[in-house]
Amino acid sequence: MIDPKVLRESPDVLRESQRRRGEDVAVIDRLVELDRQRRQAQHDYDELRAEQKQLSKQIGPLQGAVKKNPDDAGAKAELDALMARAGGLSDQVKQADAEATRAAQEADEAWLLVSNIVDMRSPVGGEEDFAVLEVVGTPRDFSTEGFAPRDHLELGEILGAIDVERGAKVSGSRFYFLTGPGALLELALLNLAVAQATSYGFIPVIPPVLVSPRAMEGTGFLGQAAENVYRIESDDMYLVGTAEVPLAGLHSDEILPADSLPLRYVGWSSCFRREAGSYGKDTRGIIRVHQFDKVEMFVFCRPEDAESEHERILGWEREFMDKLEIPYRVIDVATGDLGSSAARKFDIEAWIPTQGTYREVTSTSNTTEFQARRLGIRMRDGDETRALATLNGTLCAMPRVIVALLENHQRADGSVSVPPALQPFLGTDVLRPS
RNA sequence: GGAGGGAUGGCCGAGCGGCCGAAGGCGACGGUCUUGAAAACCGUUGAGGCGUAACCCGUCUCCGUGGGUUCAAAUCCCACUCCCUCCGCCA
Repeated sequence: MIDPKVLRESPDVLRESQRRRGEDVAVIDRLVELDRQRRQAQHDYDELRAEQKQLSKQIGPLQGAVKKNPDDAGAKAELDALMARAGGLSDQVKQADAEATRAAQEADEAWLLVSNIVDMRSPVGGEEDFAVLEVVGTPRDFSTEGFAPRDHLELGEILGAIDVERGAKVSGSRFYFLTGPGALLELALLNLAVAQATSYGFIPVIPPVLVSPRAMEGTGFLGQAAENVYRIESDDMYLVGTAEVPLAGLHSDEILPADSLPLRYVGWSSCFRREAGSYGKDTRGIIRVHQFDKVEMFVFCRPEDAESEHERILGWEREFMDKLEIPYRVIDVATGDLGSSAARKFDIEAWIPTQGTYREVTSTSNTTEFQARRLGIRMRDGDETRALATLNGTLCAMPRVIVALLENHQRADGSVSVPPALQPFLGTDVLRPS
């Protein structure tokens, strides 16, 4: 949700944002009208209600007087007159209340359709229109090393680390088992990631992954992204696609002291994604799966600090990739690919040798005040209470990092060398075929 | 799943249907006193909408959520949600 003041004072900002996203612009005009209606209806109700309260206040004492002195015909007549007026007013109040409620509901529903205002620096366009900000590291040239690289699935099978066949047997396509060294690799990555995050003051969290509609909607995942969300219909719950959802909800309906910010959490959770509409894409291996584990950073901070915090989060993501010694590039995601809650988004894409291209491994979004407003998270700054900003960023998405790690560090004999930073957590400097 | 109890402001906790946005206490903040602190005393202390913007002021809404009764609901009635205790089942 966006500050309603923006709608009233400069609706063109919203129109331009929607246009850049390639989303419905007309919804803004509708919203202007609904907003006006809501305020009008509320105002009408307030006036009627004030009148009613005033009348009611007179009735009480008068009733007492009549009771004490039943012969006072004057007081009795006055009381009857008041009751008659109040009775008529009561119906009007009820009607105005219903109208105000209806108008508010309609306006709220329309608001949910509006995505966050895009950062004007985000490149305009669709998925392919990203801007490359930086390229780090040099992909290995396997031809000069004299062998053709195996893909991650082949390596995973040789090492006894990945089993997609049995994953499919048990759960269907896009499911997998991490076994032996694969399972240990995930645990080592987890510990490396959490060690890094806690060293920077992040509070480690293991959150629920099954959440209420409120948390899902508040983080913006029930809009266009809804088709990729697993819903547990029998209980009206959702399986989260990222720890961002429960971490954002952690402080919902709370007012945080400004001096406690920035508040940084690092969550470890399973993530569930339906991957609807991706049939035929990334069908081999574990690049695109329905369930995986991820270490996610999440920050609550002052709106004026959000931009610098976004850079900081990107820095921590890069640091992690640097430790794993994987070549990557950083991209500035285009407006059409931001998702409803992000104003700006940076992805890190790792080099995947067998695909000869860079693939997304992390993503960090500045969601400004959008999620906070929807979830009722504010901060107390001096004597004012106002919205705060939230940001999120991937520290380590297990399957894709494992893919990048295996492919980039493989040797001719099918073994995989372990980058020094990870060795203490894995307890070995090389993974060998079993 | 069965039985019972509960939900009020940052926290604890009172609240005959009208004078209740709500006593009292704690905490926090400001002040007096003090060399400084503590204590004591005095004062302030929820959120949101609207009234064109700020301040003041005014007004409305909010006592778990939704509905109902009533001229009038924190208070009465109904449903739901959540929490606690006991029993059963269970990782």
